[in-house]
Amino acid sequence: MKHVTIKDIARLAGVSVTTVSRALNDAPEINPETKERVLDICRQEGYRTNLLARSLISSRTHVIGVILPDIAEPFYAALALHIETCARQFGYQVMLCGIRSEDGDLNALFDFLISQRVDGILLTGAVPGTRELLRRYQAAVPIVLLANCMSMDTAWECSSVCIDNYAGSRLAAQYLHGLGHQDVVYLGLRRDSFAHLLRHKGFVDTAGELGMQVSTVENPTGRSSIVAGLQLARELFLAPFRQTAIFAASDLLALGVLQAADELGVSIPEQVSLIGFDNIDYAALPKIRLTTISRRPEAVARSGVQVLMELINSEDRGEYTRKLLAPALVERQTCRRL
Amino acid sequence: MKHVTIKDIARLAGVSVTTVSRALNDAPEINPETKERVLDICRQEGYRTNLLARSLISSRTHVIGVILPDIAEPFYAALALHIETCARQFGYQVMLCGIRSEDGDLNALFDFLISQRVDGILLTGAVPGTRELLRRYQAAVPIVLLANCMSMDTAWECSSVCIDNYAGSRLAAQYLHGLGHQDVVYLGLRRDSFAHLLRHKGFVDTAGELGMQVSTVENPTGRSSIVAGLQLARELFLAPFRQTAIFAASDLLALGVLQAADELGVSIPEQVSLIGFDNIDYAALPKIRLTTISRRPEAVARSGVQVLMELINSEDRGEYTRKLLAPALVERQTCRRL
DNA sequence: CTGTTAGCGCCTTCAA
DNA sequence: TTGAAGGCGCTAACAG
Repeated sequence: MKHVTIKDIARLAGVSVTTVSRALNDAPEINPETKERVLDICRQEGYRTNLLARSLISSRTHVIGVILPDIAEPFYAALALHIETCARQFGYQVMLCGIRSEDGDLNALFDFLISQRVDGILLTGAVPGTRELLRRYQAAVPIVLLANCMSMDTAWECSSVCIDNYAGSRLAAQYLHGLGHQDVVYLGLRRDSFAHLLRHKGFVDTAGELGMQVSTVENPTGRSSIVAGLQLARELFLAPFRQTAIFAASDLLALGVLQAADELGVSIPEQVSLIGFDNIDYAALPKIRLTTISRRPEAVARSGVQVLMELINSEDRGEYTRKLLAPALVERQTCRRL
Repeated sequence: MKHVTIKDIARLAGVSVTTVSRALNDAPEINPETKERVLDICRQEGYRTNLLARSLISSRTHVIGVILPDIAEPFYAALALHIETCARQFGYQVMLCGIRSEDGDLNALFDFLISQRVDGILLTGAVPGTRELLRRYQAAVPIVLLANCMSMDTAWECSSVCIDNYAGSRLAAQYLHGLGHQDVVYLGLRRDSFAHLLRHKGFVDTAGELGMQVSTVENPTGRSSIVAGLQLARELFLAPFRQTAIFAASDLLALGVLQAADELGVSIPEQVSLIGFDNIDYAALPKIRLTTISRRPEAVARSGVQVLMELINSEDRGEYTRKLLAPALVERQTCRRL
C-alpha cells in the first residue's frame, strides 16, 4: 500500500512541506488561498496524515489500551462498549485486549501496549497479580483499575473506579426487609474473592441491623457459574427449608437457582423470592425477569475514562483518584411481598 | 512519561545506537558479549522499543482494525473475542471499534484507522453503505468483510467470509422433516435483509423438495428483536393453528415466541416445536434450551483473520477470496419427534 | 506569509 | 564486529 505523504503534496502544490503541514493543522500563519489549494490537492490525492509520525513527535497517540478478562462475559462486553463510546468523546481510540486465563501473560501485554505508546491503560476486573503489575508499569504509563474492588484498599497506590459492593448488598437486604422477609439466605459466598467478601458483609451487617435472620451458603467451587448455583440450590431445596428469600451473590448463580427451582417444583417468587447481583443482560429476558443489583457498567466506564483522562493530562503522578459508585436496584419479577 | 530510548542505552553502554539496534533485533553481526551487556542495560533501564518509530520505517504496524456494529450483541462479542485470539497467533493486535447506528460515520472511522496505519481491516456485519466504503478505501488498506452475506454476490469485488445462510435453513428444514413435521411456519421474514431472504429461500426450497407445507409470517418491524417475535407469535397462536413447528428467522425472535407461548399457555415442544437461527448465548440458558442453527462465530473469526493475513502479505491486490462456511445444527430441547 | 533546518526513535545501507 | 550517515513522515523552531 503506497501512501501519499506530505512531501508528495508539497511537490504537487509547488510549496514546502511546512506549508502543507500548516494547511493541514490549520495554523494561523498561512494564506487562505494557499491553504485551500493545498487542501484540495490533499483531498484529490487521498492524503491521510500518518499518525505514527505525528505521534512520534508529540508523544501522544490518543489511544488507550483496555484490558478485559473476557469480552464474552456480558458485563465486560457492556463495559467495553461504553468505554469506547466515552473515550471517543474525548477524541480517544480504544485498543481492546482480551486476556484468556490460560495464556494470561499480562506482562507481555503491558509491554506491548507501552511499546505501542498508548496514552493510558484501563485494567478491568480483579486480575491476579495486579499489584505486581502496578508496581512494574505505573511509572511508564497511566493506569486506572476498573471494576476491581481490591483497589479501594488504601494500601493500593493507584487510581480506580468500582461499584460499591457493600452498598449493593445493603440495598438487597433493605429491599427484602421492605417486602416483609425476615428469614433469608445468602447463597454463594466465595472466600477467595474480595468483592464477594464485601457483598456478604454488606448483606449480613444490614440484615442484622434490621433484625433479619440470615444463613450463609458458601460456594466452594471458586466460580460463580450457573452450575454452581444449580448445585447449591438443589441442596438447599431438598433439605427442609424455612427461609422466604434468597440473595444470590451473582446473577449466574441466580440463574442456577432458577433452574433448580424448576426441577424441584419450587415456584419463584410464590414460594421463595430471589434476588441476584450484576444485572447481566440475561436477567432481563422474558422467561427470567430476575430482580437484581446493577453494577452499572455505563457509569463505571464513563467514570473510569474520565479519571484516566485526568491522569493523562496531569503532570504530577503520585496522586490517585478513587471512585466508589453507588449500585442500583433493578426490580423485576422474582421477589414478592410477604 | 519519559521513555528510555535506544540512544540512552547506547550512551550507557558506550556503544553506538546501531549496535544497540542490532542487539535488540538479534542481528547476526554482533559480538555475543556486547549483545548481552546491551540487553542487560535495556532490562535494567526498562527500555521498551518505540513501535511507532519502528512502524514508521517498516510501514507495518502489526495491528488490524476491527469494526463491529454492536459489541453488546452476543454474536459480535463472540466474534470479537475469537478474532482477537486468532490475530494474536499471527502476532497481530486488534484495534476494536464499535459503531453505533446513530453517529455511524464509517468514513471517519476508516480514515482514522488508515491514518493509524493499521495493516488491515475486518468489517463485520451487514453495514449499509458497505459498497461505497469498499470503493473508497480498498485501495488504501486490505479489507475483509465478515458475517456479511451480501458480499458473496459475485458483483462485489472484495474478500469476505460468511456463514451460509441458505444452507442453515436447509439444515433446519431437514431436521424438522426428520422429526416427522409436515406442516410448519417460517416466522419473521424480513425483506430488507439479504441474509433473511437467503434464510427464507433455503427453508422454502428445501421444505418443498421434502414435500412439507410451509407458511411464511413476515416481520414488518425491520428488526429481529424479542418484542417482534412476541407480537408475531401472539397473532399466530391466537388464530386457529394447525402447524406443528415454527422456524424463527433468528434466536431473538424465537425468544419472543417462547414468551408468547408462555403467556398463552402453548407448551413447547409438546404442542409446537421451535427452532431458531444464530445460537446466541441466551439460547443455551437453563430455562430456554433453544434448538437452533449456529453461525459459528469462532470459525468465521478464524477464517476471516486468515484471509486478511493472506491479503496483507500478498503483493497483488485485485484477487479476492470468498469463504462460505457451513452452519451447524445445535440440538437442544425445543423440538420434538411427532 | 513562506521556506530551511533540525529532530522525534528507529533501522538500513555503507565504510571502517 | 562496529559506527556514521541518511531517511521513514511529520512538526517546530527560526530565518527570510
